[in-house]
Amino acid sequence: MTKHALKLTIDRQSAVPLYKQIKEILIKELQAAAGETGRPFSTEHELVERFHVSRAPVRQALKELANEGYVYRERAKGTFPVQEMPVRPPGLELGGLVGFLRDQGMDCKSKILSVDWVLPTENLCEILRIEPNDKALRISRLIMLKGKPLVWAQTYLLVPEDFQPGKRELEEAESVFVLLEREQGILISRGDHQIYASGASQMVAEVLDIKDSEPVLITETKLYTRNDRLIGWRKAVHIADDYKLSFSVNR
Amino acid sequence: MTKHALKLTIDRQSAVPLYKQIKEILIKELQAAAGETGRPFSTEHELVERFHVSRAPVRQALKELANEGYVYRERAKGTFPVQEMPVRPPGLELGGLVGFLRDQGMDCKSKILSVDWVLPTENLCEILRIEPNDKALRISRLIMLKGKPLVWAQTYLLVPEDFQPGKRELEEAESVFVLLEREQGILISRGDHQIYASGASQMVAEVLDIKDSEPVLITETKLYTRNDRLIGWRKAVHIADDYKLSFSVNR
DNA sequence: CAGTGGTCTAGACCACGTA
DNA sequence: ACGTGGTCTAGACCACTGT
Repeated sequence: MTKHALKLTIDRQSAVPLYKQIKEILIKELQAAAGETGRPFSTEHELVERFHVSRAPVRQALKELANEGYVYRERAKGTFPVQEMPVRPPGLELGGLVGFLRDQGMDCKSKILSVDWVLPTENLCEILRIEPNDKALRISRLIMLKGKPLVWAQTYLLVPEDFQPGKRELEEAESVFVLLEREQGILISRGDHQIYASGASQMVAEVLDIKDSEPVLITETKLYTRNDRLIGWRKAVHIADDYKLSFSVNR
Repeated sequence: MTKHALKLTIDRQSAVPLYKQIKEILIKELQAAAGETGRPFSTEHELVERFHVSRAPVRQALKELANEGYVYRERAKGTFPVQEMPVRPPGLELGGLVGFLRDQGMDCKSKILSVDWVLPTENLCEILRIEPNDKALRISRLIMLKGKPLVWAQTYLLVPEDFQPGKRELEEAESVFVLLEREQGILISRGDHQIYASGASQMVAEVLDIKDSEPVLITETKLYTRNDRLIGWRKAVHIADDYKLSFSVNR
């Protein structure tokens, strides 16, 4: 049972904030001790003494752990680990689905169908609040799982015309967003999602290799930069039943 | 344009924490000034002076406003309102869809189809980790919008047998959860959601008054109490196209 | 350079649950 | 009565942005 030695102390010289170091240590310990039932977790006081810090970084670490579902806290009672560690797959995260599925050991491939500049449809003009002659970069990507189509995503981006990612480049990067950040310094920091079910259109059916009007799950996302500028829109069509979005809501 | 006077000061005698009072005031001001473009928001320093408080409550208020999508903050630059106020409809919130739709001025009714104690199916036993002879309370509810079925939700709860809500009681309460809290002191505090599209089964088609195998959106939710105890499961079937889940993801 | 938000210290008082 | 987490004060130093 003696695994890798767990990092036990914090580094005051590090540029990494204390609360983040504490959080990382606690996450590792929680994962190492996963399954042990009902044992109590350290109190704020114990952590303050253990790490020789004030309450603020301890509280910030515990608060983030609670927000992310690792522990729950009850006033006057204490802090307790949740029984089942959160899985938090992406899907509503922004980009990176392919990498995630691969990490899970799934046979997952991504194919760029096309990269081109297009004139927006009327619908798209309204959504992105642009004029009909403002061109947008359209990236069409098909994600395959075990050789079968899983998701077809089309992303429209309002970016300078000198952003010209190649197909291979995109396939290697696993997400447009990392290229955007690397080459243009543009960071996508928020997505407004709408999720609904629908029947596959003829084109969708063709791309995903299913029958016409078969059920599909559609997520439409408005993409915003760090400065809250609306910079793009994405529509992803997911095969029904095979693809499930998962996530938690706390209150 | 002179609406109700905005509350401008905080009440130190109130039991409501300062940061919540500040947050509420700021939300009202943001909504009142919605649409005005690009104006800067108060800095932490200004708010400290305005409300005569220390930085902590101001920071907590601003942090929550940022988490909830009202403002975004940039280090060394400032805090700025987002252009479009978040709408935040529920749907993934826990309970209260009916009330929300009514607030939006929609003609929305809720009908309890049945309330009964049932033996769990094999599938449900696995999900809730119970024995096949542990009974569960099943509540079947149909939500109608403009006279047409919108959502069919079935909730299974592991609760003491003396919790016997009546149909009328449930319809008035708008959600089982408020009754659970009021009558049993049980607070549902977390939901693990799975969302997918599927074709309507024969039974679903009948209840929702649609054709067999028409697309539907399904959300399955595991319900947890404040102590992280798995206390129930809910499966909700939504009419396709008419019903869209909406929400934001920040990173 | 001054001003911003991010982090941290070292205290304090409180409401609430357990014993 | 005691310990828990929730809130608050009044300071401090830092990295970064804009001028």
